[in-house]
Amino acid sequence: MPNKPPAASPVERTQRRAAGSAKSAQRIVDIVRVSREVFSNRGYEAATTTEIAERLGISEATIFTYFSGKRDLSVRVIKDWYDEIIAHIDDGMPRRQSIRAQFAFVVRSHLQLFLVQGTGMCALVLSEGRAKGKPLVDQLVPLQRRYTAPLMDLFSRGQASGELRSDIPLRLLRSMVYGPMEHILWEAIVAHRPIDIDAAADELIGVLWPMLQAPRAELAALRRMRSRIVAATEEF
Amino acid sequence: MPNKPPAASPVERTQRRAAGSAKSAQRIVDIVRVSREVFSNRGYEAATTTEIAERLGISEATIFTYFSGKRDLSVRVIKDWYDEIIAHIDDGMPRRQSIRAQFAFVVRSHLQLFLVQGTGMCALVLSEGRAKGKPLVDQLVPLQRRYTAPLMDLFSRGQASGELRSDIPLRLLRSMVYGPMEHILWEAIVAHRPIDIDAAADELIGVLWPMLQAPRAELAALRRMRSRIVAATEEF
Amino acid sequence: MPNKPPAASPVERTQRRAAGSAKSAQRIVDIVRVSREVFSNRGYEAATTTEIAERLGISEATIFTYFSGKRDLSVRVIKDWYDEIIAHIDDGMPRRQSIRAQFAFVVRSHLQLFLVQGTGMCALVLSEGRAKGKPLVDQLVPLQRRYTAPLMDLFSRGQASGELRSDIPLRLLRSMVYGPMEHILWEAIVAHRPIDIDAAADELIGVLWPMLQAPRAELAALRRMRSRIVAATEEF
Amino acid sequence: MPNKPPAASPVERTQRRAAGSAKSAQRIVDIVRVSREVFSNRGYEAATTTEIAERLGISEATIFTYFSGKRDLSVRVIKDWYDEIIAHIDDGMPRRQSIRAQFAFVVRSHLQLFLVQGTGMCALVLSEGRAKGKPLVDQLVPLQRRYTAPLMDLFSRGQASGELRSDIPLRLLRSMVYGPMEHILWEAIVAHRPIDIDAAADELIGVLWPMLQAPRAELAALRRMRSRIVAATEEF
DNA sequence: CATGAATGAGACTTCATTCAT
DNA sequence: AATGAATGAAGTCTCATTCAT
Repeated sequence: MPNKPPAASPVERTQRRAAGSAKSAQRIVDIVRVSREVFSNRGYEAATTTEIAERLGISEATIFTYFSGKRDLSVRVIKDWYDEIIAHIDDGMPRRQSIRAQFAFVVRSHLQLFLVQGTGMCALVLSEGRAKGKPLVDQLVPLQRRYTAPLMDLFSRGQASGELRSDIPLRLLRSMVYGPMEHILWEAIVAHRPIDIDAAADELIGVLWPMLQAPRAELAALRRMRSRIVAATEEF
Repeated sequence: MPNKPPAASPVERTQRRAAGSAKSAQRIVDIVRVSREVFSNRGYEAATTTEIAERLGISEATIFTYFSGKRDLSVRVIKDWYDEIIAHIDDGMPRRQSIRAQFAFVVRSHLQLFLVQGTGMCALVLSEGRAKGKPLVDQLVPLQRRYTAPLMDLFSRGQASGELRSDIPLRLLRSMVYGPMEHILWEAIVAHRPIDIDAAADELIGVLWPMLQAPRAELAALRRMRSRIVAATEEF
Repeated sequence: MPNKPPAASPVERTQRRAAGSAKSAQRIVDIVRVSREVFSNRGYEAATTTEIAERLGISEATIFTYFSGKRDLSVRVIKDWYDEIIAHIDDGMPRRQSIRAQFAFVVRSHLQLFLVQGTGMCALVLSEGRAKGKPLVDQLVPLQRRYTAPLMDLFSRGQASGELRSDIPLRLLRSMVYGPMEHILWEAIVAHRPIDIDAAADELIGVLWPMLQAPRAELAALRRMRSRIVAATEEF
Repeated sequence: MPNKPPAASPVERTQRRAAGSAKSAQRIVDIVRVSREVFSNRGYEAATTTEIAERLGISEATIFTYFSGKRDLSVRVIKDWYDEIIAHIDDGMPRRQSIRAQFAFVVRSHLQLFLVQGTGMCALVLSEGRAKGKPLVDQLVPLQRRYTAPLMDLFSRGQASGELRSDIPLRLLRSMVYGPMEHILWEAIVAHRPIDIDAAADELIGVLWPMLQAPRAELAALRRMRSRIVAATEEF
């Protein structure tokens, strides 16, 4: 089930004092929740521990009791966010249904999850990617990978079964799927225009799906021929 | 040609004193040039007026003689950057050639321009889009629109002429083109992997173009092409 | 012998609750022992109750159950240290032997004790001597006096018996003995140069002893010594 | 002449902005002067930039305009202090007079200079010697060496000319001279007892000078004999 | 026009200490 | 007796911005 408290999953190593009790766990959850809001509204640099503490009605010092610094806190926020959306995809994926249905589920979920949180989290991840020392990236890349894994697996299986075309590398497929989604979300956010997620998802799938399918024979052959000729003419 | 002084085009509105002399104009150009470097290397928050001044070998105070603040300066940097890439597209667009050729030019240009400047400018724009008082967005959206205008016009004409399918709204087309490009660029940046722009462009166009064409039109076009080639080969 | 639990000697005045049980006494001993390490490694200000608690594997709060504050704790550390070295001198002083032998013992002991503990404790004492409310000094001076007492007594008796010159005040003698020792130790510490304590002690005594003797007395003593040795060698 | 502004001597490298004008130079002098007071009253850790700024009636930020941090400031304070006392010795040394007169001058100067500033500066140097990264020591040791150089040169020449005994290494001589002086000063400080510098100097010289002179022949021979015999007896 | 100088405001972080349990 | 949890107070340092010259 989605939205189960993700704070419980990884053992706390970053905080200063061990957190065994329920009270501690709740504190951590609260801090992470509020921090997510602040980080995603303001961005890493502009977010302040002062604001986080104020919103929680606690002392700033308390935050540093549980997290060893602002950077540490932001890492935790990002991790939890990823954990949530990964869990959501994992739990809801209709594995028994068709590839198209599963694909549609991922698209719809992505749009939903990212629209709810705004682009704030994207921007946070984005800005953290350029942190001075790059241990951040090392922690982020696996998460990113885990997140896109279900869809990539799906595509992989589809290609193996012949249902999906194999002449496009998975890497490009990923960009062709996630790229437009992010673009659509970004436009919706900056324009303050509410978005009909189901409609947008359908529309998007309507465009993407034909692209993913194995093309019919003649079309495929013609396309291959064209590519070869273009290549040949470019040799001069 | 790109790199013509973009400072000349828009009237200076942000600076406090009118800049009549050539010397002043040069100062502004220098400040903006260096600021672009710093902002795109460090991001908005981490960039400092100190560094900008140091790189220029001038006093920090001088910057404030020409710009009313850091925010103001960053707006100018963004605007000039947009002016540059818009000019680049405008100047180089092969208007006499086929729609496909024009489309390919835009894709290649985008990848080039954004990769050269790093994602720094993207991130800057992104972070500025979130500034508290958000008059920024109001200034940014038109720029974005002007930037994508040439491609949108192209698509528009293609749809009118029947060369491109009309069952996809332009808005979605834009996301389908710019979204994947940004995703590809982003991946290249975070992975520190150098990217073969021409190859990436060809690959992307290879996937996108068929999608853009009218379903019937593609088949028809390919058949026409084959016929012409066969005819051509028979001329020997 | 040194290292007998010094906690037993002075009555606990600083702690909040009387420490009657053996368990409590052990706690105090442990805290003081670890605190000495931390204080002498880090200095008063840089030492933290956090580190002391961590090294002991107890809660910080527990420390405050036994000591009313950091300052209080440091005072106790200093006192116990003095108690130890005073006991060491007291126990080992070869009272039956010559004044010179006793003098040599004190010198050697001082060099040993202070080198082993590093300059950490010296620096601690030094820094505490400067605390704002300066009741510290009042507690330190008597300790210092007790520590140097054995040597001062020795000198006193030596002057009375005519073995040591009487034209130098005791106060100056003390500076002439402890001053060079501290200087030597300090040099060894900052240069990270290991020091041969016995060699250094002999060297120092070799210079100091003639200075201490009555000018006539030294010559007389040396002549007597030669006579006795000559006599002794003739017994064969 | 002593007490000439030492701030002028080394080129400023540590501060952020170049300091060419007289105003800047004065600021730096003021900050260093007040910082010396605060550092020597409180010690490095307990001294605060807040107090320094308050005493000067300026903003804390101003301090950081001229010095890149607290550590940097303390280094400067120490350096200037050394420069002052080195200059004092250098300028006043009665090079035409007897070795004894020169020796007396150094002793008197040392007592004077260190008493004026209290033990604060000694303690500061002492505590800085244990700074985490040890670039501090690297800067301090040469200063220390420069400071003791005049006296060491003097001793060296005295030994060469036969006026001073040569059987004591210079290193030990240094400890025998500076050690007692520091001890005397320290006692005077902690006891809040005013000290008659000239009397103390005369007393000290009276004890030290005979020790430094070449001993008369018989005494020397007897001492040597004694040393050899002691060594021989210890071989068992 | 340019800038040297100064700073207010605020950031993150540390740590000794308290208190209910 | 012991401690988990919380925090007030303070510390160092940064930086955009102002202003007299």
